Amino acid sequence: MSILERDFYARPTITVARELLGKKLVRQTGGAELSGVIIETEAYCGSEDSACHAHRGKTPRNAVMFGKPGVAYVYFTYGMHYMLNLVTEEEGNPCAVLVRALLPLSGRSEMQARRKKHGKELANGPAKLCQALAIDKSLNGWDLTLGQRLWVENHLRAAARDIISAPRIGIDYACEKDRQARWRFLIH
DNA sequence: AGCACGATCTGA
DNA sequence: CAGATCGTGCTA
Repeated sequence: MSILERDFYARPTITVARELLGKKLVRQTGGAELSGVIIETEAYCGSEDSACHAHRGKTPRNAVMFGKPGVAYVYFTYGMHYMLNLVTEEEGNPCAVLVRALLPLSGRSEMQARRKKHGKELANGPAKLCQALAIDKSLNGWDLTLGQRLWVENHLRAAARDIISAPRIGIDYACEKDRQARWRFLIH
């Protein structure tokens, strides 16, 4: 196994969002190791992107995005859900990749147990993914290069022809050009 | 201090 | 399609 280092994240957000497809996300908690292959991501590209939380400047919530790449940005929304993002680009450029879906590898039953509703799908959707992997605000700002609690490993590399791009989900408030940007990436 | 709304999910 | 459910940021 090889853990992704900071230089992997310190690159253009769209590149990182595409290359994260096929990588292995690992969560270590309470003795259990939960992991899965990343199969869906979205790029949020800094202050110029009206869909990005950092669009209106730095606030206590989004401060982590303005810091080092390779750090988790976890936030709470809809009064009940957590979202996992991985900070990208150089420090001070507030960009991140939202991790939207996983194909579970290890810890399937633990993930199932953590999900309040026991549907067949465990980690297809950013909120379900966080629920399955026990990701909450305590991981906001966590350094993914430490190889503890939460990290990403090399696994597979998705071929370009197997990647579908599409408009991002749930950003109706963004301006026309950013709503149309095909910055959601899925493995075919 | 008050308020509108959200990078969602579920079940009817 | 409405409801759950509350932190956040904007307005005043």
